[in-house]
Amino acid sequence: MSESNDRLRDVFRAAGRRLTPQRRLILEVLEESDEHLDAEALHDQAKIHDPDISLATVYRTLAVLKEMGLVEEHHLGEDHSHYEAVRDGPHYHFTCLGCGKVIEFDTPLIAQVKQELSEREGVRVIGAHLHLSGYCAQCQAKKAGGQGSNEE
Amino acid sequence: MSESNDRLRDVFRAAGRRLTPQRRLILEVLEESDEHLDAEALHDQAKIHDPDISLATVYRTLAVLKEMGLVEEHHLGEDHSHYEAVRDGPHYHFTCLGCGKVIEFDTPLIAQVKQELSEREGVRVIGAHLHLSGYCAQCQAKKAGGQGSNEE
DNA sequence: TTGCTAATGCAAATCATTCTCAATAAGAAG
DNA sequence: CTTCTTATTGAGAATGATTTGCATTAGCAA
Ligand SMILES: [Mn+2]
Ligand SMILES: [Mn+2]
Ligand SMILES: [Zn+2]
Ligand SMILES: [Zn+2]
Repeated sequence: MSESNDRLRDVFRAAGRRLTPQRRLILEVLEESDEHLDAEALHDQAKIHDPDISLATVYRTLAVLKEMGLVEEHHLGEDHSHYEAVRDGPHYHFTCLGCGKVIEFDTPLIAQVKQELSEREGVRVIGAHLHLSGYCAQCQAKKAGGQGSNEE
Repeated sequence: MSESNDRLRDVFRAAGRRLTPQRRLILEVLEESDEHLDAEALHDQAKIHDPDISLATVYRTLAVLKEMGLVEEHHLGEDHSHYEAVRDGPHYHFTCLGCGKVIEFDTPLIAQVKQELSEREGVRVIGAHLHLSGYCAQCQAKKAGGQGSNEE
C-alpha cells in the first residue's frame, strides 16, 4: 500500500502545485457534470460535498486547472464564463438564442482551418474555440407556429 | 439639396430608432479604426470629437448597434469585450498569447461547418465566431532563441 | 515530525457593465 | 418654424462577476 496510486496528485506535483481536497472536488464536479457550469453553479455543487468551500477558491482553482489544461473556459453568449473539464477530442458549441440550449459538436474542418492558417501566417495554433449561435429546431417551430411564451 | 442624403439616418429610422450625433460618432470611430476596440478605448477616441460623450452612452450605443447588426462583439482572450464595425464578408480571429496581436482571416470552411450542423441538428445558424489562439511567428522565434524549450 | 510556504476562507476591493433619473433633443405632426 | 412626445443622454450610483489582501491552515518534501 505504499505506491503512489494517485494520478491526479502526480499531475499536480509535476506542475509544482499542491493537490488539495478542494481542488480535487472542483475537478470532480466538473468532470461529472454534463453541463457547462458557471462559477456559482460549480460552487453550489461543490458545497454539497464541502459546505465550507469558498467561491474565491472556486475561481482560484479554475484558473489553476485552466493553466494546467484540465479545464476550459467558454463565453457562451452570457455575460459571465462557463467551464467544463477537458475531454479527449476537441469539440465546439452552438447556442440557441431562443432557449439557451447548448449543442456540442465536432468536425474535422476546424483542424483544416488551423492547418491552413498555420501555413499561411506561420503561427502556431494552440487553442480553437468555435461558437455558433442561432435557433434550435424547437425554437424555430415555436416561432413559425404562432406566438406564445417568450423567454430569454 | 433637399434629398435625404443620409443613409445612416434612414437605417435608424427603419429600425425605429433616433440617430444622434453620439451614435453617429461611435459608429464612425469603429469604422475608421483597424483595431478591435474595447468600450474604454472607444470612449477615449470618441471623446476627442465630443468631450462630453459618456461611457454609459458608449455601452448603450454598442448594444443598439449590435442589435442592428452594424457592430460585432468579440471575446478575444481578455476578460472584457472588444468591438468592431461589421464589414462585407465574415472573418475570424487568431490571438497571439505572447504579444496579444490579433490576426484576422477568412475561410470557406466555416460556412461548411454551419451547413453541416444545420443539416445534422436542424438548427438555424445565425452567427459564427471562430477564435484561434497560439503564438505568432515573431513570438515563436523569440521563444526558440532564448531558452532550451524544445517541442515538435 | 518539522518547517516552509502554497492554498484557503473571508471580506473588502476592483473591474466591466448596467441602471436610475432628471434634463435634453430627435423627429413627427401641425 | 413651433409644438409635442418620448427616446436618448450624462452623471453617478448600483450591480454582478471576478480578484485580492491578510491571517490561518495544511500539503508535502525532508
Ligand atoms: Mn462543451
Ligand atoms: Mn475583426
Ligand atoms: Zn432553442
Ligand atoms: Zn506574438
